[in-house]
Amino acid sequence: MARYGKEHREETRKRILESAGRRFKKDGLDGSGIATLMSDAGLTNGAFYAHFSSKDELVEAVLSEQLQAQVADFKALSPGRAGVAELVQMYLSPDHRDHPASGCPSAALLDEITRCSEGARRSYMSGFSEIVDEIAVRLVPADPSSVRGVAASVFAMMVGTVQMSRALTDRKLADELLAASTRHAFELLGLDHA
Amino acid sequence: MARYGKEHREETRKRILESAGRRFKKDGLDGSGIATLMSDAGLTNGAFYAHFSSKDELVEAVLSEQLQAQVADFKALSPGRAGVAELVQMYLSPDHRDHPASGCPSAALLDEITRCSEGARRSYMSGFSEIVDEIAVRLVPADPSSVRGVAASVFAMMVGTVQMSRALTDRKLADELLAASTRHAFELLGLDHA
DNA sequence: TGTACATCAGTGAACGCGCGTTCACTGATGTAC
DNA sequence: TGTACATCAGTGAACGCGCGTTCACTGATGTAC
Repeated sequence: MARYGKEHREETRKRILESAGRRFKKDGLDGSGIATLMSDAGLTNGAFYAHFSSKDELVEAVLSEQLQAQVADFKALSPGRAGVAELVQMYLSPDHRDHPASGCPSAALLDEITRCSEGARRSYMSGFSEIVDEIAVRLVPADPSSVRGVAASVFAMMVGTVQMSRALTDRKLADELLAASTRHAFELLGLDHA
Repeated sequence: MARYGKEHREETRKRILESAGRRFKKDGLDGSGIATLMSDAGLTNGAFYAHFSSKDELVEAVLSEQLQAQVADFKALSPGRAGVAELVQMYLSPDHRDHPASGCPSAALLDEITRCSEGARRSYMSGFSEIVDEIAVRLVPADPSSVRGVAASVFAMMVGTVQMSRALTDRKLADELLAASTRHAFELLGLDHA
């Protein structure tokens, strides 16, 4: 192989992180093997340990980068309360439910994260806190901490709703659940219905 | 081994189902091997296929029996709206969070269920519907279908909340999340705070 | 300018291990005579 | 009442397979002379 500049190694690592994010969200943490993850990134299994010391370290790094990306996406929406409404509507859309690989890591992996190492869970917690803070500060810029509880509960409702909607075999029922939770999320957040 | 009556086979099957339920909720579906599951039931790996034709069939049977048990537990609470309040408080208690093995199968396994066979997901859906119906009929006996949406959203919120509370490494934050969701579940359900 | 060498990201075969599954066997009991 | 046999839940070794991980090797390039 070519002798590359320093930035090449970084780029490969980032590529693994991103394709692993998609694979994990599609097939689960336990359901995704190293060989598959590397093949997704256009590499072979052996190269893995040049970038990560173990699968657990990869999981930790992926979780961190997935949540960071989610925060960034959220911040890119309309400013203020309008952006919160957009978030809720996108999150609870049939499109999000039907495409776990490109969706929210919490919705796809939360109960597997529950069983992860403390390091991975710490990665998760810091991302969670940032999202909750961002919702809160958009709702009540003058006193965000007063609505951190609602923000967290609504986020939990959205995560639970998408998971359930994915589990239900009856599409009509699954769609109704998304619609109902959208309504109630707006209600709890004190937002106007679109 | 002894030559037993017909009821013995049934009892053994039930014992496997129950211990597998606990193990699955503790270590996940993928994280629990046949040898471990059988050892939990006081048997050896080989005996498994005398009771189930595959691991997938076991998962389906366990999910069905777990949700059935949950419905039964719910029905055993105080009648009417009081029982719904009890359900919310028990579900969102630190005790439930800290003991996944004896807790709700949705909270422990929902995003793994998402990736299961359609049979297993159908088992899940029928249990889910029964729980939602039971909440709805207790809230508004005269017209349960009018509140099925709230019931479903609140159930989703409870599931998401317990999962998150389990993932968070900061116990104080985890406890605050449970408390906040209890408040907002009561609010959505139109129940008085205890 | 041309050649020998150092670099190092990536290769691919191999490791021991636990997985889901199969199967020949065991052995305590109820039944037949 | 005593013995031979049928039953069948459960045993435990073995199957091929994919897992996470290791490692000797490759080969295209930049650098040294």
